[in-house]
Order: sequence, then structure tokens, then C-alpha cells
Amino acid sequence: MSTATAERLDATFAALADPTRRAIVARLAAGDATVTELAAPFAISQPAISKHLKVLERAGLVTRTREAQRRPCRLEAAPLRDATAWLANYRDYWGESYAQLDALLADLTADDKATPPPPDGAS
Amino acid sequence: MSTATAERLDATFAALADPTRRAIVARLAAGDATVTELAAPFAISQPAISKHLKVLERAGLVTRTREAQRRPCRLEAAPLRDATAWLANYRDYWGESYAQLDALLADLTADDKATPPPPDGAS
DNA sequence: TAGTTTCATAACCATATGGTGATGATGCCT
DNA sequence: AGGCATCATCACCATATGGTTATGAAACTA
Repeated sequence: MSTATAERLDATFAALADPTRRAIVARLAAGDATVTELAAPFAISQPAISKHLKVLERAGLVTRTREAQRRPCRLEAAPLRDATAWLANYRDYWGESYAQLDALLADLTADDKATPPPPDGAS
Repeated sequence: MSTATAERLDATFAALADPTRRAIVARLAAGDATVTELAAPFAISQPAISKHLKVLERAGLVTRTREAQRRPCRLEAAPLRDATAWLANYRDYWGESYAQLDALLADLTADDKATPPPPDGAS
């Protein structure tokens, strides 16, 4: 299971390394959404979104169900939890308490929630 | 600062997406190390390690000082903290308490601490 | 001075990534 | 049946990544 976990972490971190995909994750945290709904805020083509979704799916971050022609996407918690757990290994190293994370959280959410539509040239 | 943060997250998550680099991070969490020390556990060439270190350096995860011919590497906390903070945005989504992370932490450390030398075909 | 260790860089290769436009499949709605 | 919306896939392109070997620079050591 150690190798399996490592490969999952590979895919998870790689998936999160793209701002478009992080924005998709942020959007899906607010509830399921179809591909076109997810694509709407972005200036890139629909196939590009499909590719991003496939990356997220491969990482286990997203699952999809059928509903007529639409393919609603759902965010899956497990990989996010695993990634957080890996980073938590070093919480004592950088000596921050989880309580203090809430402060950073406030800052970064303000930023990131505003970033879904990347107006400038991102990615 | 929002764009700057996003780009840093890009680099940080991308850097953590490789098992060799995660192992290097794990090693550096135990204390500074030189390039040859870091390279020792791996079956790959020294230039490959140098490349990995450059990736980690670009992500701000590692800083290097000079010491004669050696270039000791030090782990930097900030990017790990930022990445954790981003993931923390979704802690209420996957409904886990930080306390529970300690359990996962125990599991995953057992795995990952044993993984630094990737014996099988990894990466 | 000559040799050795430490590390970076260059040149190269294979594969993956992120994007595009074009097309095709599927399933609703007249 | 025909049209429209949703989404995937294909073919293609440019660039990045991860690895290699070979070489070079820097600084200690004998």
C-alpha cells in the first residue's frame, strides 16, 4: 500500500499544481457542477477543461455520474485528506498550530476564491 | 499578491508531485544535508538530483548556502505552510478534524519514511 | 602542483502537459 | 426526423519534465 499511496500523492499534487484545476476544485467544493458550468469562468476551450477534468479524475479528486447528456462532477475528499496528511508530517517542523492555519486560511481564501476566472495570462 | 500566491502554489504542488522530491523534503526535515548526502539513497544520477533540487529551490522549498565545495540544503517552511493552508480550505468539506489527521499521519509516515529509496521503478 | 571531491551545466532523448480546432457521439426537445 | 446542447476524442503543436552521459568549475588535500 506504500507504493500505491505514493502514486496517488503524485497524481494528487500534480493535479493541484495547475491554477485552473485548483479553481475547479474550489468550485466543486461549493457543489456538483457540469462540464459547461465548470468551463464557463475560463477563457480556454472546452476540450482543455475536459483534459483538466480527466487529470482530476485520474487523481481521484473528481468522480462523474451520468445525467442525460450532462456529466455532473463531484469533488472527492480522500485525496485532499491524504495530501493534507502528508503535509501534516511537517507541521512540527514549521511549528505552526492548526489553529493558526485558520488565519492563513482567511487570507488565502480571499485570494483564491477571487481567482477562478483568470483574467490575465495564467497557466 | 493573489497571482503571486497562485504561482507559488503552482510551483510548490508541482515540486511535491514527485516521489524523489518528497523523499528529499522528508530527509531535509530531519536536518540540512549536502547534495551527495541527499543523492545517496537513490539509484539515479547526481545531475538528476541537482535538477530535483533546482525544482525545489524554484518553489522556495529549499535554500542553499555555500560551505567550501559543499552546498548544504535547508528546508523552508513557508511553501509547505501555504500549501497546507490552501488544502485547509476544504477541511470542512471533507469533514475531518485536524486532530484526526494525527491518525492518518501515523499511517502515512510509516509508509513514506520507508519509501525514500524507491526500489521499484518509480517516477 | 597535481589529484580528488563536490556540484553544476550542457547536450541529448523520451514522454507528459496544456493548449488549439475539428469532429463525433449521445440524448434532449420540437 | 431534424436540430440543438453537452461532452469526448482526435490530430496536432509547443514547451516542460525526468532521465542520461560527458564535461567543467571550485575548493579542499597531499
